[in-house]
Amino acid sequence: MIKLTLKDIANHFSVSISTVSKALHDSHEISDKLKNRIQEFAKENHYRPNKVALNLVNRSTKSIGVVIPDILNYFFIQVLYGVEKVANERGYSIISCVTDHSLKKETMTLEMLSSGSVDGLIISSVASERQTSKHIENVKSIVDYQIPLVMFDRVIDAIECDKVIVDDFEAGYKATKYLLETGCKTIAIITPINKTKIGRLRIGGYKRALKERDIPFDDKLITPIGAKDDLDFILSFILNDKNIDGILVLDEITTVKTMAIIKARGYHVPNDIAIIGFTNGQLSKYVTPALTMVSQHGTYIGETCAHRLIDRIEGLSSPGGFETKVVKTSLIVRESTRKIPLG
Amino acid sequence: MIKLTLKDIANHFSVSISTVSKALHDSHEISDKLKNRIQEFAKENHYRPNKVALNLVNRSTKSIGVVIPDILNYFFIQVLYGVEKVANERGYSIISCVTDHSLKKETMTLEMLSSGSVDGLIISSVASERQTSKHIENVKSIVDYQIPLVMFDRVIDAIECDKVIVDDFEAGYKATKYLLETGCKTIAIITPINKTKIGRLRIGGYKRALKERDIPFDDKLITPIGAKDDLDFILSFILNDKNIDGILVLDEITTVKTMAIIKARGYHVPNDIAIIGFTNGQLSKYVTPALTMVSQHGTYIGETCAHRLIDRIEGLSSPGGFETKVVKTSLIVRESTRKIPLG
DNA sequence: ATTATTTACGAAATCGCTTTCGAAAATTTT
DNA sequence: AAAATTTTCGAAAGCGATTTCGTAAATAAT
Repeated sequence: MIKLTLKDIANHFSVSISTVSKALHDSHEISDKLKNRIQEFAKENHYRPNKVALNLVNRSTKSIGVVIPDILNYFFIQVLYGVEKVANERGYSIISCVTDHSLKKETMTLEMLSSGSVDGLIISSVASERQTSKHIENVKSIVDYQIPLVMFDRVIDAIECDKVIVDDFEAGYKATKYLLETGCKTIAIITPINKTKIGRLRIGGYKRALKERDIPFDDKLITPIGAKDDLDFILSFILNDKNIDGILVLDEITTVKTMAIIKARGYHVPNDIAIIGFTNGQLSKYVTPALTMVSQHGTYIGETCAHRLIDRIEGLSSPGGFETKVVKTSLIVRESTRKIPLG
Repeated sequence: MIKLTLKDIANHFSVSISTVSKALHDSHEISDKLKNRIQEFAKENHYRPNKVALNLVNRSTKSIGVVIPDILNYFFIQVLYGVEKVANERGYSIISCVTDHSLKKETMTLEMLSSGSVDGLIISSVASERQTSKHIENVKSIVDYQIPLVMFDRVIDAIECDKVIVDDFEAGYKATKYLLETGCKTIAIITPINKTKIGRLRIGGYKRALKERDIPFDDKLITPIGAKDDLDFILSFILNDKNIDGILVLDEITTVKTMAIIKARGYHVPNDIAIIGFTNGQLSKYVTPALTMVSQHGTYIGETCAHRLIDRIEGLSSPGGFETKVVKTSLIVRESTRKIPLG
């Protein structure tokens, strides 16, 4: 039972290809008798139209591409979920690609996707780190090609398209404020996303919260950490130098690791050092003590992206008029922070 | 700058489409002068051949579909990684789909993928639960359509294709044996995958280990748990009824949850109750105490699947002659189990 | 100068499908 | 019975590329 084409069916009934096509679409142009015979034959032999040919004819693939930097990050997985949900609801399938934070991989991925494979793209771009024209040209070419594009989280300012972003400034502000309100005096930041704009925004919020309490900003308290850095080694510096009693960590896995190290060094969490992390995923709930985290509402962001994109694809939104939606975060309070004092 | 086609370029130079195509392929049939002009023009205007058209002509998409039941399961993510790695190395891109353990979704996904969108498929099928002809017909149709297929982990016996599976029997055996060797007498099993074949295999290994020590099997010790069941409530039964000092849990997140509940009830892990879980993911290392886990070597499995599949696609393997590769597991010993007594 | 050979390009088929248009055949209307 | 419609189907164009084959012009060989 090899793959059946319209031509095969046409030959079998000694009719033309167009007749078969019409018959299978239940066209009134074909007599009922012939239609029935053809339809029955097609069903029996499991005929299915070739998607690729259809895509070519329709100049549409009914699928959208989602490009994320990391699949071990719960936030992106949630976004993926959200996108997939509404995409399916609206008749689209998604093809998801992971760039592993590599510009080269992102470039390859975008080139592959933008040559007809998808009707639109949802991207969280690694090029958002340094937004030089050199870095963003791949993403730029997407909009140049007139391919509908929605960027989320790691967006590129210079590119005009719909965007859905997290209110990272406010998130950093809220988290810091919460630490201050629960008695922290010296708050360090561990940032695995030091170069990113979202990282800077979160630190911006942190500074604002400090300023409100007239606490001077000390940039020695900001500790960037790279993928292959030894966290234990790096932490030892600030732990020894400063009298830290609060830590804000900018991603989930690093939060968990940081707490493990701090506990191993004999500090009590949260009494000696309180911790708040970013991304409320699977890890934070089950470690001991359970971690207070910033939830970015990934699923909602994914849903919003998908709706926006499909509206664009189907011409449901006014041409131009790109919108940027800002999604607020929530602080999920658990046991790695102290209680807010009454009164 | 709208999407450019060969026709557009041909018009611009008043030459034929075939000339342009040849020029862009640097054919010797075209004069150097014309070639240069055409190539330059194409580059300047960012011409890129339409993938869909190419796919149609070549009857190949250079992409493979990966269908997994769950994306929050670290094992499947690892497999995805492995597949992506060798797929990229060998010039393929992957399109990954998640079925959420739903047969309906799997059916939809397979129908979408098997009509020309991919050159081959890698599947861990939810239909492997009850392998009735009704359930497996979707996957069956894939091989009927002559689409190269590799199944992994959750495979279907009745379907002839290449398979890569975990040695789940041995894994269950090894884990149980380890618990017994470290002094456990009464070992319970918590299984969120009760209906699956891999679940049964693991339990088979468990039974074998018990038998070797002449410990009678007690099916009251096997506790299935569904997605929306209250784990706390269910655990209370066996914890109260039986004098359990060891637990084997068949997936990672449930392992973590189980330990949390046990600790909350005042048991010490591993002294009162030792725990071993399946899937060595991100969670197990960072909870307290760190969990002893069975590693299924997902990345390796993914790599193997991809190589097998691409060999098939490219006709590099002998037709027919399907192979089933069995991958051994490793026990990653951490702190949720006791030490092996010396001597 | 005549023939043979390159060189340089275009026409057309093909991939599998949809869709428009034209035209016989069957049916209805006058 | 002639004209007007309707029914039913096929030819052909088109989607965007590749590729085979044919051929005029230019060059080389005799």
